[in-house]
Amino acid sequence: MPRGRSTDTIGINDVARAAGVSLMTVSRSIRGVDGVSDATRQRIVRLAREMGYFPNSAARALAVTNSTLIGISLPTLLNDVFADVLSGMRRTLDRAGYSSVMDTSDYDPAREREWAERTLAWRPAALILTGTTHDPALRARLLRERLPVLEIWDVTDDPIDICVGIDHLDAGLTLARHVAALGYRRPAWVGAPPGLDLRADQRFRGLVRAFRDVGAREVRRVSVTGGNSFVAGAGGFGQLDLRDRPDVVFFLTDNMAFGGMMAAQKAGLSVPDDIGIVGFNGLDLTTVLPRPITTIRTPRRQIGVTGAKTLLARLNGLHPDAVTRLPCELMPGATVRMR
Amino acid sequence: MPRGRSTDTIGINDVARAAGVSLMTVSRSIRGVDGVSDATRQRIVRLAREMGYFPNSAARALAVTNSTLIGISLPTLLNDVFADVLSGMRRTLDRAGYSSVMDTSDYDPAREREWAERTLAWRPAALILTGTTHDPALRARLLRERLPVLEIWDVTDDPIDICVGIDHLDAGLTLARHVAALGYRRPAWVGAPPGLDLRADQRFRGLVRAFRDVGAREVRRVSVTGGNSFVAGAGGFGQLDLRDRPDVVFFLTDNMAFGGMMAAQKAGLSVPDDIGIVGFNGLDLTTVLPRPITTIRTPRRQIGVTGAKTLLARLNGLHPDAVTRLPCELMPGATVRMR
DNA sequence: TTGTACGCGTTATCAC
DNA sequence: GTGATAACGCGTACAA
Repeated sequence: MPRGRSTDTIGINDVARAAGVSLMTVSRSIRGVDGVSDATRQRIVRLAREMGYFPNSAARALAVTNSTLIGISLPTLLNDVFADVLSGMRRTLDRAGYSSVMDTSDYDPAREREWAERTLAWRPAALILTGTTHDPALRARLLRERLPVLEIWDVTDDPIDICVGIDHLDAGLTLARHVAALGYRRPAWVGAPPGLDLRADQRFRGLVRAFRDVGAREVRRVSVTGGNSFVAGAGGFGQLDLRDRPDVVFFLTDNMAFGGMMAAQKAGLSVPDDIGIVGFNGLDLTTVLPRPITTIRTPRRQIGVTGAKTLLARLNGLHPDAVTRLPCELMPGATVRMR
Repeated sequence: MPRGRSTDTIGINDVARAAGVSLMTVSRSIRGVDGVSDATRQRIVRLAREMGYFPNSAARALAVTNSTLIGISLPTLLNDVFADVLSGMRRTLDRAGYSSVMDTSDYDPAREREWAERTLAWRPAALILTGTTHDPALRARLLRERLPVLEIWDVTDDPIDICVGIDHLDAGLTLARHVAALGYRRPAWVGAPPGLDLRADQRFRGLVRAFRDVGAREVRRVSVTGGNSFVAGAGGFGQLDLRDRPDVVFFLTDNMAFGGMMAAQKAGLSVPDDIGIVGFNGLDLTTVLPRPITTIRTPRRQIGVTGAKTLLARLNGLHPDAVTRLPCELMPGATVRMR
């Protein structure tokens, strides 16, 4: 393809020529910065619109060596959790003029790294990652480049840059203590396999501690992977050894807990008389159930909003708190009871 | 900020200097194109890695006047539908080397247009929009620029460029005919207000026709907006005039249908004996229920994958079908029965 | 208030 | 096989 003078897209130069002014006058007019008389500005803005001129962000980014792109990596959007986080974030970033380059990693650090590398090639203004554990090479690079980085959902005392999330160990602990205090002593857990969802592993740890503290039986753990969470919950319940007589089952999420509860009832067990069911996240689903699921509400949308705001502050040269730990709210529900 | 020779990020020039070759040799080496001896290529690639050189996509996009960015606009991610579509799409585009600039419009054409304008400034390789109805100015611009555009979820004989989706009117018709054939004659519908979700409006139209064809009573319509779909479904059911004695209620989605079913049971109605419940989409949720919801399965993931593949073909200069209409599958369920 | 010169980091082209 | 040069579209710095 020959390198002809100009393609079909018209640039700032064309507008300048047509208006009989210099390129810079057009640039200033369009951007709305000082240095142009109101008269010429109006004339030029109108002309630009008529000619169908649209600024080229890539060229601008190159010229000012910074962009209005923000990379966002989420593990999945197939449950309400990260969709909530994302919608809170996007709204806030959008209003500040940022576009989002997004992907989901499926909890795979390698995919996260590959996405990050591709995204970093666009010299984004910042990166938003989920969790606080990442591919070591990626982490090192981000540290070295001093790129503004927001880590969400989890918190750590040693973030790459800033983080906004909840204390998952504490959340697991709080939820499990509530249940343990009701007298349950034969707990089971249905969730992701160890090492996949690191936040879930933290919560599991809290659960183990809470039940150990009351001298309960060791927590049985069942792992399920992928697929729809309702189905996974039902399938996970099916994998439990019922002869083992668990008296309460904790699930990775409310959706899974619901699926598990359905499976329990299908197996002839009544909830909570025969077995207790506990979820996680406090999704709205549970509010429409005749028997609300015992769970703990995570501030998902707030994580998104607060995270975005904190990041924006950071981008504006301020020095926001590096670590923001948001509270969760226990929701007792009716799928467990005094034993 | 002074315009010093070079900032901290190192560019292709630095590598060239360090390697004692010209910039073009580095460029060719990195890109893996012909014109460099294997020896120097290897030397340079290694050196570049050591020096921490990373290509700048903005500069490349500027030079070649085309990018590897694809814009994706979805109405929402707060239900499984578009999350499914997206995951199918992303995976396919990702493998082809494209990054996604994403946003959700909340069914607002103005927001879609604003997002599109901002995204177009990055000179994306293509745009993916949901539905076939958009802001007229946006549509005109896309037509004029001849940008590859994929419209998903809905189909039309007159797409901007190419479209992959389902026939919503037909889906509504099929589902409603199935229900009407069972003897139901007092239908109601709980969904979005007219004019908001245009695809839903099409389905409603199919429903109206199916029931008119059997001489049933006019379909009662209840509108709910925003919020969680489970809650909206329950709330929508609550708005029905029960003295009006509807015998079957269609919902916008399966999630809403579930919420509605819960509300029905809370109101003392048994499903399907007192009232029938019908959903839409065939989400996995319904498979774990003791009584699967009568619904119609939409090929969400396939829309994403097929759409992405079609778009890629288009980007590769091929001429794929402009319109791809994917089939839906009726799922009879057990929330309606012979009357 | 307006214009000129240069650089941002990369690739296409053509000459060597 | 390798290099010099001119774009790509725009913004900064400084002169007029």
